[in-house]
Amino acid sequence: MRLTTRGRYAVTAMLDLALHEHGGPVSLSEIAERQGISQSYLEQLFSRLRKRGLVDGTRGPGGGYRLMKSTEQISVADVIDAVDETVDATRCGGQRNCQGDQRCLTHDLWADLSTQIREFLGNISLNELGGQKGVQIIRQWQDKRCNVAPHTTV
Amino acid sequence: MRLTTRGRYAVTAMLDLALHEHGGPVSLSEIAERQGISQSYLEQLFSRLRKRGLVDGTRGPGGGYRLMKSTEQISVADVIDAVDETVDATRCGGQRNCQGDQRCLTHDLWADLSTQIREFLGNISLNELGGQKGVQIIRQWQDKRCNVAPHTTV
DNA sequence: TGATTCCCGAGTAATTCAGTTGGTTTTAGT
DNA sequence: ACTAAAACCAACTGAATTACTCGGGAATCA
Repeated sequence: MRLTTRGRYAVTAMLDLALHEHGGPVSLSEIAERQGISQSYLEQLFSRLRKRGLVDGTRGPGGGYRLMKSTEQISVADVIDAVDETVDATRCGGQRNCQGDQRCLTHDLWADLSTQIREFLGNISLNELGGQKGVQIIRQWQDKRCNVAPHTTV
Repeated sequence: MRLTTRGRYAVTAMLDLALHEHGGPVSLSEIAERQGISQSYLEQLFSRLRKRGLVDGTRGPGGGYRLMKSTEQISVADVIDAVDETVDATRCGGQRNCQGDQRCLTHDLWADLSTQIREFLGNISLNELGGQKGVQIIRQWQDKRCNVAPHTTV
């Protein structure tokens, strides 16, 4: 498992979606507006999220994305895995410095650590993430700002 | 906090160092040999580890690196932080989509998550990491192989 | 003196990041 | 039927990062 800025974008966008899907699907333009992320970049991220079955998109006016599971059932690890698709974590692939079929130090080591991190992030759901202290206030503030001047390009 | 392959290299190298420093300092050529990492790349990593006070280098024949703290006192987070130096985690810096002095959703959100990940990795010491089940056997195997044919370039 | 090691800086091919551009469907509202 | 809104898709791009290499010092020991 890798932790990159792309993963952050995805988690942020998914949380935004979770917080706003009460009134039907949420369009990417809304999320892009609220979170300050490029819409086309969001499209790429949501393409992967869709392929993983985390979201579902409906086309046409009034369309957008919906979560395919409840916020309790989607973990941070799910989202990060979807967009970051782990690269062959061990890099040695049984070759190079570890000969035979015995695996090298790096392999077991990082595999273990990676498992622990995944378990950790797997236990944080979008619901829990959205339920933090200060987030609600900020959400309301963002909603307000978005309603007042929806097409203001900052 | 980011999790990249560079962090893995550093953690692996530090663990290798921890497992072999019983007989004086460990040279980078040994670590490079055992772990299959470029020596020059290790030099760059250890330069950062040294600046963070995690290791100390002694020059000349028989020289190498030593840990400046005990393996119990060095966490995985310490090592990763040393080589990956966190880039301004929030990316918004109080500007762009969050105006005024109020911070954006991303900011609090990822700051919280990042803190939790850091706490998690901060609680895993090199000692614990090296004490895992299968690692010792592999270590012995690698030692043996290294003694038998130390200069074999695979 | 010479070998061994750390130390340092510059360069580099490949890859990834975070987009942009330019479309094509699909659907809703008129 | 027409238009606009939205998802969808693929290709391209500048900038940054990665994982090195290369070429040298500088300290230390035999």
